[in-house]
Order: sequence, then structure tokens, then C-alpha cells
Amino acid sequence: MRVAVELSRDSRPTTHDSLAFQPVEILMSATRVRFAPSPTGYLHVGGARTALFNWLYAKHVGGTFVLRIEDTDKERSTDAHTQVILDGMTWLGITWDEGPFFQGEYGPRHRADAEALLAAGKAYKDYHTAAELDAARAKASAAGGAFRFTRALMPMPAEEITRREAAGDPFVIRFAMPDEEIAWDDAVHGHISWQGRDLDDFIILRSDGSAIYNLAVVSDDIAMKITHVIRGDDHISNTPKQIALYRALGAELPIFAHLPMILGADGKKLSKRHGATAVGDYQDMGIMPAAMRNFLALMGWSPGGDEEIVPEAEMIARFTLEAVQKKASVFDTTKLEWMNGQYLSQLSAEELLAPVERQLGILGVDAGTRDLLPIIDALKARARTVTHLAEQVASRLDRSRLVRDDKGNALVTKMGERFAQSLRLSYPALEAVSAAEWNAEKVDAVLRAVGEANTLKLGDVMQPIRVALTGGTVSEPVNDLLAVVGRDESLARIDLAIKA
RNA sequence: GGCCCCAUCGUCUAUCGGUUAGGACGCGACCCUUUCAAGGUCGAGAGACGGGUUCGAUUCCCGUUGGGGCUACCA
Repeated sequence: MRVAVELSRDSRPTTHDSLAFQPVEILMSATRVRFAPSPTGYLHVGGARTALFNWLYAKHVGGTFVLRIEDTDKERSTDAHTQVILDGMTWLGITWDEGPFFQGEYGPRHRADAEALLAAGKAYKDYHTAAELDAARAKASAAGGAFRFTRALMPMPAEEITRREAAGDPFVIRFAMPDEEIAWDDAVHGHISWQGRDLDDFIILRSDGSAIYNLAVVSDDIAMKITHVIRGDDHISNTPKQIALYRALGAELPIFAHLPMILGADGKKLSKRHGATAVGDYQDMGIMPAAMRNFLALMGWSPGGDEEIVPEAEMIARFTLEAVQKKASVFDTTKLEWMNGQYLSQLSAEELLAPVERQLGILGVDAGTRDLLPIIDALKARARTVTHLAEQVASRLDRSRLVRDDKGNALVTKMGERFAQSLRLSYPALEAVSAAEWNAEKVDAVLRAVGEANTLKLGDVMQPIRVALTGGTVSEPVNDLLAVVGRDESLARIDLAIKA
């Protein structure tokens, strides 16, 4: 029983006996992971990958995947962004078991945790103003040193504290960082160690009484019984602070797993200037969700073998945190498109119909009553994106969608006079075929006869027609193409190409 | 600056001390199609550097270099 075996390895130390008699369901429900995006922007591919890994892990161990929207930054969070994130996950097929919960609703608990820490002497009120802090920071950096805030490093005279308190001045609550080693065994990085003395007495509660990120996260993760915190490794430096908070709050530590970053083609952190970074961009580009999932899964994780196309069930069965790469990876759009092409080839025309129709709608093409299935079937093996596929379908349906591409132009240039000459030979032969007998087989025979009669290589007969009908040099076999476009329209397009 | 993380072909990766360092994308060639793709075959292409440990290091340790992250009353 594979699941049970995996679970026993993933669960906390426990005796063999208790494990043996533990009902599987109880073990299965123990693991709880969460994806916690902040709705301050679209769902970018890095976030999507984090969500995917959480989801894969939850599925693999039979745990629960919780979605929590971290909207505590009131300035930048919007409902629209939340919706875009939810839509992005839905499109990708990443479903959550609980939520979405909104962190903004847990203010009272955050405050209670901060006050408990205050009462226990593990946190304290600080009356320094933002201006005073800025000045201290500026002074430290001017001296070439690092700014760090602790009571000892930036003491405030007792009288001053009393005075400000009496005056009702605003204050923040800071966590009293203990000077001790803070280490954890990261599920992907292994042992990581920090020293409390290198950390600040960081703020946990703002002067307006709202929690700062590190407190909010820890408070929520404890309350939601999160057992595995799987997130980007840009959070590694937050982890020691959060561990200190867990300890101060007397809570059991979750397992931390820090995923490597996804970089742009230039090796820099992925940002808007790298072009498409939102999952919505890839949807618009005509990437299929399954292909996107597959590609993202292979960014930082490997099933261990040589497989590239990994079915979802296989992915879930084989996913482990131990197999996650430590190194950041570069997002390669070309490989994504190749992979998408693989999925396009494997999917049936029926499965592709809806996505293609959606793209046709975006292109403003009305297919009318035409049966698109044969056209899609002929083209899907050649296309890399649904958008490209839809454009190809459109150009077959509507002459105004015909665009002469670079390769098409190159062929015309290369053939010179022979281009139009070849078309002039094919035209009357095709014109002689009646609408009733116009089909792929008939047209093929006719064109082969044209080639033989004029001692032309078949390529020199076919390619000009391909360019005349599609504008490019890549398409389904030319006879099929002629059948799809139809007799009159084909002849018209050939005529146009001759005259051009 | 300080602290932390990382390092195999251009890119994604396999290897868990002993391999002609494997696969995939991309690139090139060829085959197949008396038409384009797709597909197939082949080819070029990597262990950053320097020290250790070891009979033996891509693999373990240290350093250097190079990347990256954090260093907010953002998340």
C-alpha cells in the first residue's frame, strides 16, 4: 500500500506500533499545506509553481490543501487581484480543499497573539517614531554598517518612554529576539542555521494594531494546523523569525520546504520586463493547462527518470519534496511551447474544439456552420499553441486572415519566376475538377499528373499552392488543404497569388 | 556592508564515490514523405576555480569566484 508507506516516512517520529494500528484515514488527514498568495498583483508563474507543488504534495500524501489570501496590506490588495489569482488556479486545475480564507479577517487573533507575547515578556512596546528609525538607518548606512534594532542597541530612556506613554504617543509591538541558534532541517535545502543575534527585534504589531506579515503568517499557520510550509526560497530569511515566534508562542514547528526561484532568460528574477509572467498570459497565448502544469512541475522537480511528458496521476504518485532541486531555474518559453505541442498532438480534435473556438472568438472569426473537427485534426500535430492552431483554422475559413509569413516570402523569392509559372500550370488542371468531385484523392491525382506532364518535382507543384492558400510553407498535406479550403476559394487564392 | 541560500551541456535535468557523465528543449545533418510539418537516426554541447578526504571524486569537507535572497509600521 504505497500511500501508507509514503505517509509513514513523511509523518513525524512515532513508534512503529502506533503507526501500525493507526487507521490510514487519520494519518492521511494529518498533513496540511497551504498556498498563501497576496492579492497585490496577478498570479505569476513562480506563485503558480509554488501552488502546484503544494497541491502535488497534498495529493501525494492524501493531505489537505488550504488556500489563504494574505490581504493584510490594505494599500495594495484588491478584490480584482484575488479573483485573478483564483481564476488562474482554477484554469491550471489546481483545486483547494479549504478556503479561500482571508488573512484580513483574523486581525483579532493576531492581536491576541501579540498581546500574549507582550504579557509573557517576549515582546515589548516601542515608542520610536518612523522618522527616528529612518535617521538611525541613514546614520548606520553612512557609517558603512548594518542597521539592526534591539532594545540594547537603540535604548530609550525610561523617562522618555513614560513621557510618550503619558502623551498617548503611538507605539508598535516588537518581538524580543532571543540570542540563540535558530536552525531547522529544510525539506529541500537540508540543515539551515541562523543566530538570533543577527536578527532584529522585528515589529509584530503596527501602531494601528494590525499584524505584520511574520506574525500573521505564524498565527494563521498555527491556527490552521499547517504541518508543511512549502513556499519560495525568498522566504528563507523570514523563517528564523517565524521559528522564534513559534517557540515563543509554544507551538509545534511545521516542516519547512523552500522552493528555488524561477528566473527569466537573462538569469535575473522574473519580472514584467521578461514578457509573459502571469499565468493568464499563457492562457491567452494558447497554452493548455495540462501542458503548463507539466512544464511547471519540471521546474525544480524531476521524476528521476528520463520522462518529460508526465501524466498528472504519475506526477502525484512520484512527487516528493526530497526530489526538489535547490538551484533556481530559468523559465524557457520555447520548451514550454514544445511541450504544449506534444499535448496538442495527443489531444483529440473534440477536446481541442472548445479552446480553439474560444481563440477564434478572440480573433473575431465566425466559423458559421462549418465543421471544425476535420480541420483541427489536420492541424493539431503541427501546432504549438492553441492560438497558432486557431489562426491556422481561421486562415482556412476566411481569406482575409491570410498572412504571408517569412518562410512564404522566402519561398517566393527563391523560386522567382517559377513560382507563378507553377501555379499557372496547376490552375487549369484544378479548375477542370468539378465541385462535385473535388476531394483530397482527386486533387492529389490531378496535381501529380501536372508534375509528371511538366517534369516538375512534386515539391515545386505543391509548395506554391501551399503558400498561395496559407501564406506559409507549413501545413497539412496540400491535397487535404485544398479539400478543406474548397474548390472555388482555392482557385481564387491561387489566382490572387499568380497576379501578386 | 551584514546574514543566509545556490553552482552538471545555452536552457530544464539524471547521477545519491567507481558511468564512454544519460535524457529533453533548442541547434546542425541525415532518413522518411517524388509536398511542409510531425516522427526516426546521428552529431556538436557540461561537472566554475583551488585545496583537501579517499585506492578512486561531478558526488563528501574547506576556501575562492560568480549568481540569488533578505536586511520596511510590504507580503
